[in-house]
Amino acid sequence: MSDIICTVDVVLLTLKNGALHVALLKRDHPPFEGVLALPGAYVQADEDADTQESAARMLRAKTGIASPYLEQLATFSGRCRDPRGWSLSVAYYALVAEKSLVPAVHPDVTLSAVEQIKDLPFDHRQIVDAAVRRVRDKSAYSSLPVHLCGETFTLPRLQAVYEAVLGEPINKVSFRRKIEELAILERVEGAMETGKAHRPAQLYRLKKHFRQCLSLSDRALNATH
Amino acid sequence: MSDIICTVDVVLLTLKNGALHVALLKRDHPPFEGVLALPGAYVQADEDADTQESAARMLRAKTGIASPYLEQLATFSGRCRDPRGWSLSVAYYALVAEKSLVPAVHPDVTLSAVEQIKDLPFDHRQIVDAAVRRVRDKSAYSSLPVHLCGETFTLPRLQAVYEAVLGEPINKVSFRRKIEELAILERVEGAMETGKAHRPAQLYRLKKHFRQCLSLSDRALNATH
DNA sequence: ACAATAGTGTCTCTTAGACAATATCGA
DNA sequence: TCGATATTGTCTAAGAGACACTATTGT
Repeated sequence: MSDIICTVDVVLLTLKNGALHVALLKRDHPPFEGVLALPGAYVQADEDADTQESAARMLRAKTGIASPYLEQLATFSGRCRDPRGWSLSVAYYALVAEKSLVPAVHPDVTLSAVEQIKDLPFDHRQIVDAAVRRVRDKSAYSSLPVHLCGETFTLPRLQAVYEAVLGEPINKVSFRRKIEELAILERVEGAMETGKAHRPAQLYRLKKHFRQCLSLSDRALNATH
Repeated sequence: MSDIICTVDVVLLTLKNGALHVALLKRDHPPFEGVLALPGAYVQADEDADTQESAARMLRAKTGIASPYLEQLATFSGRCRDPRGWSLSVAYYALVAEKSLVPAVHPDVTLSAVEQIKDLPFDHRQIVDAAVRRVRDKSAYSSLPVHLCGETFTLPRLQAVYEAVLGEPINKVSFRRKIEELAILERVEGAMETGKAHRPAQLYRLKKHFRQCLSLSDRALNATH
């Protein structure tokens, strides 16, 4: 019946030096052994309740990231994408703050700026491109980029993140109005980002309700507002 | 390796009596033999270049629909969704005009209003819900609903289609401004919808460039504008 | 002529962006 | 106090919706 190779691949994105970077790993098996590629794994029907779990488990095992924002991207399939034969990969994308990545990360994770990626094996280039488009599109009308910040952050910092993702400057007043009406953030009372030679900024965090967004595609729609 | 059941399912949507309807078929195999469900099929690695082709082929075979608007929705997977075992279904949604459906349709296709669906086997209810949400969401900022109209249509007709999909009235002037700036329609010169006891309406059609939208998830993003 | 809907012009109100004034830190 | 950036207030311009007027058909 099924001579179909079923895998999951994850586009793990983070912000580094103000630019989106994707996490790549040296493959430890053929095909393309030793080549940088997206972290991926076979779907294990005996271990995983669904492919979302496959993706989360694989990501934890290969990068040490425990609970990033993780959302299904799309499924890539066909005869020609894998030299081993007809294959199907359910692709996910994940967002993490650079800080939560650095300490936990497996030593051979490479961060590549998404704008400077050359060649990737399989159709991983297309998958990365699709993920970046998705993140840019959703960022224009949702709170998605907060997942690229750490636990707490200032509004100017969050604005810089949005600007990095969208690739264009944002009006400060409009940005704050938008964030205000999204009503997803709360002030961390009394906490200010101090130490800079200017007025300190108020720290914010996601309201508890929006914290853990291991979203399926349907739950993701709710995250819009 | 792969004891995973790989299938495609299609949520075929059309507009009937001003409400979204989904095409359901009586299953001709166990499990759930004889029960109404989404049209679906196994992915045939030896016949289909990818799952998009699987979906198109299956839809053509089971409903006679040759080239609808067809876009990947999401992939549903897991141990419990199918009594036969761990399964994975790449779900697509398709949009067609009611007229292009009626003549070609296989006799045992049932159209059910999406608001009145009771129970469906597997997780097909969730799949339908996700498709309807997707269509509603995309319709708010794109030209998606034109695919629910026939080859040619009037602007008042198109507006009624948008209103049916979105479930709320739209301002006429704003609607026409929006359609105008999307710049995806062209007048069918000289063609008017006549026969009614009032001023006849200009007929329009999709510009050639936007006709055939058998879109993959990445191509779909372009269809936004 | 009348009823009915198509198509268009214009006014107003909401909202997004520009500008700028004030606040608060370290040096 | 000065330099720097946070935060807030206000003005303006662009866009969306309400309203209404004209156009064109069948009856």
